[in-house]
Amino acid sequence: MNNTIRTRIAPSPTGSPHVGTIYLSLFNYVFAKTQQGKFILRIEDTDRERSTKKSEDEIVSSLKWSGISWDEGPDIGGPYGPYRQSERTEIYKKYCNILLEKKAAYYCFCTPERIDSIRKEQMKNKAPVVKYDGHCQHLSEEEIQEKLSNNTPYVVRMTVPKTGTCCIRDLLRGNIEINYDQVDEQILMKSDGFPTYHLASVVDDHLMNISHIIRGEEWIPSTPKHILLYDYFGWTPPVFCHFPLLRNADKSKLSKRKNPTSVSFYRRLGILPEVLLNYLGLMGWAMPGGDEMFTLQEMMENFDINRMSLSGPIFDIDKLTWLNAKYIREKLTKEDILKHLKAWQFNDDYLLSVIDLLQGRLNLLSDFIPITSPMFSGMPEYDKKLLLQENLSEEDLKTILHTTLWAMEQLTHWNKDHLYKLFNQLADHHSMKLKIFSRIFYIVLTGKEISLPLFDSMEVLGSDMCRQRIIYGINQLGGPLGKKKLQKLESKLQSLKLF
RNA sequence: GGUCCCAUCGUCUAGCGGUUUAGGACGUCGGCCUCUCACGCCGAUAACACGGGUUCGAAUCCCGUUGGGAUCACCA
Repeated sequence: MNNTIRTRIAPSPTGSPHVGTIYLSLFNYVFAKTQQGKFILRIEDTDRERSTKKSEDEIVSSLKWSGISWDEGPDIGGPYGPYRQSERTEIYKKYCNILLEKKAAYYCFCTPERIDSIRKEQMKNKAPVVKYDGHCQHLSEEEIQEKLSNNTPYVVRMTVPKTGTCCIRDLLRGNIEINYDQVDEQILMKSDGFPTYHLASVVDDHLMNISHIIRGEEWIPSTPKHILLYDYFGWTPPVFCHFPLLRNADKSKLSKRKNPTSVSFYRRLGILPEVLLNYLGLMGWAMPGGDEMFTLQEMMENFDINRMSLSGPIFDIDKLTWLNAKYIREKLTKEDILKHLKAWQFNDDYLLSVIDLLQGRLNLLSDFIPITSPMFSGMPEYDKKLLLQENLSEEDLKTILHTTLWAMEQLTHWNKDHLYKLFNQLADHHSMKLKIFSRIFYIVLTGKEISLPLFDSMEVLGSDMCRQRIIYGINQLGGPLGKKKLQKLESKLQSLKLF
């Protein structure tokens, strides 16, 4: 056994790369690198319903953009590969069988419907802990074989002791004790043959020789399952270290609904990569001397994980913006800024996609900037009176904006055709003509009543920027609707069959 | 609701038993500078959640209360 420090970031490729991923990458990276260790990227794509290659590519590109590099990963390989869990299914099967043999796990043939009903029943009876009832745990060997040979769908669940406590030794938090009666007999292997997070990450972390798991505190409650698995396998668990969660302004965990969370949004806004890293380095951590502006290098020279504070920091875009401005003013040369601008949106690819939208309506080259300004700006400026024409109340407008925002979340492919279709359905739903309906979005998304073609623009702008401008629009109208109204809206939307 | 985590200005934080009338930064509000705006500079605002201990002494240690958060999926 060697004692090299090895840390990892293990994102799941389901959607836009999250700033929290960069946050934890930063600390995993710095922690490992300041101790001559290695930092590994592993893609956790065992959820084959939601995982996409596109999202994986975006994660890799966002991480690269941020300035964090990794020693081993799906794109560069390494001695412990493959680094994509979907390519390791045979490994998980093998280890799952070991568990099965040891009776540390068992086959479960319960249908999702049954699971659902026992869960509901338990909740109705206000059971202190809602969990699997162990129905399949005591099936006889014959029963199991019979069901297996009948091809009855099954999952594999882990066995959890009925009593006793698990002690998590957390690098920052000391000992955390959790009783086993709180721990569910988690599914390890899904009926589609893919492992769940718990099995896959434990097996991989061990096989990849991960020495320290630095992850969000949301994982604390399921850590006993992981420790139990290490125990069943006879492996020494790595050191656990649970970081605080980045928060929304209302202190809840940073979420898409309440904040821009995607790295691509900040990139698109014009936050410099080194500023994002610097700012994230200020979340829960501070330089010994109190300096607020520092490079990754400087952070590493002064890093001490024990300086980490554990209360969840609110992600404050104002301060991030201030830091960005300070960098531009104090750290960059004119040439640096030019370089950044080019890499940002003044590159051939982006310019071409914009030109594609306005070739027909460009009379003079000098019209370019005024016409395309929304394609380069952050939040558009407009008079909210523009929105209030058409005899719609503020509440009507907010309803429309909220509904659209949520409908957009359901969209699997962000392109003009799908958007066109969606907007038609939405206009219909609100009993409005598309022309009237879309006018609202011309204003909210571009700040103007007359602009480039809407759906084409939205495609070029990207979902993150569009979402954010709509949220901004809602705030221009005095903020979101009340909780109850929102709930009503959401259930109404779910009953609506969009697409 | 059960379990667990956390607790210094509105926000990010310094502080790790006495050097503290609790320091810095963002924000906000004044002022100066100035061809506008910004930058910069100066100033103001504002915090140790509460209650018990421990101690000669507590923001700092312990316990309780309160508050906030996370979690309770064939998602990670």
